[in-house]
Amino acid sequence: MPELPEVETVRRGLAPAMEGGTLDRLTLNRPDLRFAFTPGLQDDLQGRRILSVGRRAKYLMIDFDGDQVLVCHLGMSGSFRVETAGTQTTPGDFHHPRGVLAAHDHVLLDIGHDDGRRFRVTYNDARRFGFMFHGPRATIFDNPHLSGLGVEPTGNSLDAVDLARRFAGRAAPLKSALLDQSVIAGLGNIYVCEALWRARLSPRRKTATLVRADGQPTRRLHDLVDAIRAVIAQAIEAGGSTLRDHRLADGSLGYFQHSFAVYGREGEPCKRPACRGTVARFVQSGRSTFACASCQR
DNA sequence: CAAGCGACCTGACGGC
DNA sequence: TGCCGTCAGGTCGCTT
Repeated sequence: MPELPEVETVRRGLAPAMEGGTLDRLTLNRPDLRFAFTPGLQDDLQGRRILSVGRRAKYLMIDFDGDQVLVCHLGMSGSFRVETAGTQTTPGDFHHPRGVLAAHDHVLLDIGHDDGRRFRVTYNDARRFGFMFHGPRATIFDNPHLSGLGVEPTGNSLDAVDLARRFAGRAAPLKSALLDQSVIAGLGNIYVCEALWRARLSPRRKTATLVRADGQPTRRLHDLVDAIRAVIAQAIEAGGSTLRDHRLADGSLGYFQHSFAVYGREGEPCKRPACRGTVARFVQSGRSTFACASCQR
């Protein structure tokens, strides 16, 4: 499910159950997800207090006392759910090691708070494209998964002048450049399609055409930056997008999928006022692109 | 180096 | 009903 707005929504769902609590028990139901869990994961984190649940791009970053960080990526199908002690109908509550597990429940975090509240946070991931690793706070950003990430597409982090420098000389189509996590970190297939539609830019346009000869951003690159910021902000506001059966950590649904202008709308009319175009679907570097051939140039 | 593509893995869905 | 092909929100690693 997860591009940046979905991960941010998950973060907000997990924070109330996790922050301030102690990780009483960490259960790994298999030795790996996409990659093997880092050695010492349980020993290093069990018994520690959770200070905060943060996010960098599509990565959740859970800070523990003792300067440890647990980093989680949800891949394509990863999700977290939160259960409260005492709400399970299965005999023995969630203290049954196996009793309440669903298929593909791979990681369990049992969390206790000083006031007696207890939660189980469960990571479920059918395809296991997700992964987790942990390490000391001081060096966690040296990890190759994090060290190469570009700017967040939110607020003032994303800057047209910086982007122009990164786009200069690139022959690849815009779609590819925007999916490149080392340039902008957090966009994925949906929000790239949506941002390009908002900016009236073709996903096939050569990236470097948004940079002037003097290296400064064109007017259209400024438009693109505005479109990216806006679509990401609105998606976060809406609680992300809920596709298929994905649920938020609290079991509720995101709503942004109802605001898609092009994603998943092949053959339907373009939503731009006065545009007579139809949304087309085509494949770029192996992934579906949705765009209006009439108004996106 | 940039760019493109297969691989990883399971489940849902449509067509026959 | 069952089988088969296609598709899915991501990222890595290999080849040009």
